[in-house]
Amino acid sequence: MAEPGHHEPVGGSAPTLQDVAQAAGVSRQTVSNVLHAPERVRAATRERVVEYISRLGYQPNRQAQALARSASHMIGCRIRPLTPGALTSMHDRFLHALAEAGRAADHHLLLFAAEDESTEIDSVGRLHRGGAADAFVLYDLTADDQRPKALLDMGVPFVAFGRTDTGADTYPWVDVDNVLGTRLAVDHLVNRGHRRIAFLGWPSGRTIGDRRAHGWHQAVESHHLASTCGVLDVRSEDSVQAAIQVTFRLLEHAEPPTAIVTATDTLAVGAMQAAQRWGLEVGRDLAVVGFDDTPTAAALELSSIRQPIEQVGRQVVAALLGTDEAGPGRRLLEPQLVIRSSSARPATPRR
Amino acid sequence: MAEPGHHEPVGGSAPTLQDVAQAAGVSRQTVSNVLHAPERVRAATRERVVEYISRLGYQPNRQAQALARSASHMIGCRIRPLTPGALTSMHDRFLHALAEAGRAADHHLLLFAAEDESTEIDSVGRLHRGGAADAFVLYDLTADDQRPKALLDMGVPFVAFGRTDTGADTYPWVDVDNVLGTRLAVDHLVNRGHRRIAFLGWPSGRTIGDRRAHGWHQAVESHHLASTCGVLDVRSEDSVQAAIQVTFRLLEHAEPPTAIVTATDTLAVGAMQAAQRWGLEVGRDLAVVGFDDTPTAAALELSSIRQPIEQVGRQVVAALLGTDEAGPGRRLLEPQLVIRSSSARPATPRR
DNA sequence: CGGTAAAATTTGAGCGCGCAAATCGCGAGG
DNA sequence: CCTCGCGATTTGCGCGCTCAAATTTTACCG
Repeated sequence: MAEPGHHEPVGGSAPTLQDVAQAAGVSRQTVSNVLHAPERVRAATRERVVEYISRLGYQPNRQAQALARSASHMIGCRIRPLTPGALTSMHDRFLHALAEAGRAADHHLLLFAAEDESTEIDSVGRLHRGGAADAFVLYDLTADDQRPKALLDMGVPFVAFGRTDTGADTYPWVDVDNVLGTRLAVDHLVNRGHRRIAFLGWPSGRTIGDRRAHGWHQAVESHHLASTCGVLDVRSEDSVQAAIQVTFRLLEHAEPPTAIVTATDTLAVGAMQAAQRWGLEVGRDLAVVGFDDTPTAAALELSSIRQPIEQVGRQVVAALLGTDEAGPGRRLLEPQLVIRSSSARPATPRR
Repeated sequence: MAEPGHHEPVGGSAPTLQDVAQAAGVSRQTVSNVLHAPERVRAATRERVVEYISRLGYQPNRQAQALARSASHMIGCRIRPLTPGALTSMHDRFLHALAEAGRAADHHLLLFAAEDESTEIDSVGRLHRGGAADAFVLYDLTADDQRPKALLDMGVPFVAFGRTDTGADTYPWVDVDNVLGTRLAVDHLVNRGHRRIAFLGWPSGRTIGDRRAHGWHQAVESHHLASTCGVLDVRSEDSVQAAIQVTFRLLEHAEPPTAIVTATDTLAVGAMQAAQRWGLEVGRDLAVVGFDDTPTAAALELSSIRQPIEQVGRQVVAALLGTDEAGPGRRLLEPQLVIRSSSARPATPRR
């Protein structure tokens, strides 16, 4: 402005649509059209404008865009404090997946902290009314999660990663097929020759835990192992210490399992620890398969069920933006088994 | 609007300043004043306005505010894909700490994905010029990180968590005293009676790794253990497998260490694994102390140095917002030793 | 009871942009 | 040579808010 002739991308404050327009000798709206509806602009003009856009390093002001079209292009997402004791840090991967998926659609992630569900609901309401985010992502849903209904009532657009036990048909979600997950684990172990395959899970009541338990049940039955495995279903809270104790109970059984499928990597670590103290070598005397494929699993050579988080992220964003080609936005994605040495070898007969 | 008399917080589209003003029978600006400069408004008026604000569930529009005062109240932060092999990248805790700290100052976090440093720099430039974020947070700085200089050149406000080897006096940062960290670990082990304390670190070149190695050196010397420990300094890449191999080399030494201090939990896990395979019991025959206090450390009962991430988050935000009471915004925070059974017992003489 | 300063409140302008309607320019048709 | 039509481009307006300046009200004193 004060220095005609110069046009460095950096220097003063950010150039506006008007600045570019002036420089290119056209009107504001033409520049806007070049950006959003190029076909409306004559080729010659377009090229000239494009030239000045890049020369000035013009970048549309998000806030102004948001205000004008009353859509912030932001996706809100709570970040929760990590639960002490739990291994799973899905957060990382999930948030990254969301950010990545959003980027493709020119959306960014708005992160906010909240103590608990009810503060989260408040924050979401506030952020939404304040126009800070257009839509929200919910995750780590519990069986009777209050959030979906609350957001539905507030009229806030959202998509959940996971789903509640009831009412899941009233809102859009994306989930990983947990039942399939444990089934994959059991199938794999059966393939390796195991016949006594235990399940170490959460106490029932948690949706995810129940589904994972269910998958084990299904698989055991479909392989006609109910008679040998039926009793090998134990539960503990999601901590290493608790899992160790419970695993001991499994091992002192008259007919101990040769393999254990667990509902989380945390539990699997407990199982591995217990086995070692019991004098068993994991991978040789006892196979273990975890769930979630946390970094810890990789570090300890623990086989684990991996959730396709990146895919979840993409689907969630697609559902959020309505880019969703197919269906009602309720998708069940397939997890994958990652085989490591904790379960790679064929079963060796015991006792 | 279509239904005078009703005033539910939900329902139509979000109420504006004007709506509240009209309802309360005052002007736009008075409502604004009630919110931002209450002392300017007569008590009676203020109360009436406040009443209507809450009755209508009014929430200022962030985008409009941002536009008007040309400040988005957003803090930009890249989320990087998690590096495979590494146990945890602190992302979780750090992002949560930032979000939490920002909340107190009415700032939110804007997350964006970027492949590498140079794309990150581009994104930051774009976001900044686009007014999407006022300031940015950099983390995981490498010794010769290009980002600080790049942002400095672009005139983008930022604060780093960590610092480069050179030029760290040209930009604001917050860092954890890594030297102190390993020193704490060594001191603790000396207290437990250890005299041969090895260090298992990264190959030098990485700033953080070097500082952690340095702390071990310092402590070893200050305890006059240089003669016994001098050779017990080994390095490997940050993976469990590599650490196992290197630990074996330590253990086959003529005078093997009774304790190992590592530069990361990942390496510590390797050390623990190696010890077990060597027939040693961690915590009894060999003490191990990790670094970062990842969830894995807790799960495996591994002592570890814990970084005060929450505090870092608060300091970073304070520096970013200029809420910084003291000094030039370059702060070194103290890590803390978390003692678990991998190093709790007194040393037992070996061989 | 007028006059004045201070307090309380309102008005005007504009942040940068997108939408819709208005205007311009130009070649074809009469 | 004037008119019509259509693509290209421009103007007007408002999104919801903040800042600064203008205006009104209130309180106080002689």
